[in-house]
Amino acid sequence: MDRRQIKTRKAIIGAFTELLEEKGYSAITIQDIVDRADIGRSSFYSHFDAKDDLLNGLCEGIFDHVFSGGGKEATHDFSGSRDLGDELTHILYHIREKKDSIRSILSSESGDVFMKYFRLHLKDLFSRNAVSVPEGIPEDYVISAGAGSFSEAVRWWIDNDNYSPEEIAGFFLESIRPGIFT
Amino acid sequence: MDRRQIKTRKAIIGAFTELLEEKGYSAITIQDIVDRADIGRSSFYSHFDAKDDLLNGLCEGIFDHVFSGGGKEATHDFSGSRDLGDELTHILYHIREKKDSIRSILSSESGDVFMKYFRLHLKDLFSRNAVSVPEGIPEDYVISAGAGSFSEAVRWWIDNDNYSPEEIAGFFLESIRPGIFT
DNA sequence: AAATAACTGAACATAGTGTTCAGTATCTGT
DNA sequence: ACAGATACTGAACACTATGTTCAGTTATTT
Repeated sequence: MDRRQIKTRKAIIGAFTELLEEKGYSAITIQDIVDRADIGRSSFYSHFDAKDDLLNGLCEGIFDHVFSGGGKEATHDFSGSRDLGDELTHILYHIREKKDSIRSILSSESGDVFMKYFRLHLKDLFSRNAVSVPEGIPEDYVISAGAGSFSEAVRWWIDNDNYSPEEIAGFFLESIRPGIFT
Repeated sequence: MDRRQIKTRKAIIGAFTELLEEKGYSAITIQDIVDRADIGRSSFYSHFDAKDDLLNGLCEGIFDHVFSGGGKEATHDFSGSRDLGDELTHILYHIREKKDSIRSILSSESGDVFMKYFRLHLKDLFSRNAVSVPEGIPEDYVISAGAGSFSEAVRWWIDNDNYSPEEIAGFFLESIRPGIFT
């Protein structure tokens, strides 16, 4: 990939992230981004279709990182088998690395887009780990409610960052009826 | 209040609700609303400041209803004391009455605004009922995660409406560790 | 029937969008 | 180091939607 492209892309995302905190997503114009990034207007459009596309790209980038398989590149080493608690802890470590970007995104309506992506990934994760209690709660219900719970837990964590990933994962699992997520 | 105002207001909200399902919130223009409602453009602006204002008004109206004290006007009669389960069931009855409007709002990005209001009200409700487990989970955590869980449960319910309010309240309480919400 | 208040609709200024294109700068491969 | 390819510039343009204004019309209240 051409160095110029990378530079421009970074400038756009950097400017956008700054502006998110300053004025909030809906108040940002393309011109704002272009001015702050110090690039030509047409360059923006050769990288992104629109503001939404930029936001989606940013979120996707973050989630690519956060939900990455957790191979060697992981900050935190997990040797041995992975249960749901480990998996969630691993995700929380990755989230902590991107904390600043995430905080910016969550600071305005753009947070809704972030949360939507997050819930989607979580549903996917839970559907591979969920064990519904015998009493007859639909598995689908548990997955949706669980994703709602964990994603809001993380939003809470971003505002209360004096807890460790292990603690947050613990809070989550301990507040759920034993047996639902083994 | 002048009959004309009521009529115009209803026409605006009706048109808006229809359009929400047809094209989604962000694609709706003021002109769309005005055309559909068959009113003058300036009339719209004498009722609402902007599209956002209209959406907020609509949500507020719904939540005024949903979180109403539950006096005599309630569809479902609760005689005697009210625990959290009863309270949630009562809310679910009210939600079911407004199901169609809610479904329209939830069908596009406007749903995020609805969900935000919903979580806010739920946090308020939980903060008056939450009992955190002794093991040291912060009450604040439980309230946020609980609101995330229940609000997503309701979103799930709107798409799977073959359950009763009692069942949904049951699913919610049963999937949470006993003792947290007594 | 008169006074009041709400709605109409066209006109207007404003702001942001997304595209185009000729010109310039920067990269990449050999 | 050079040539060809590729990316960026920035001004101009057409377009769409916004929000306001106001004189004229219609409905409501007393």
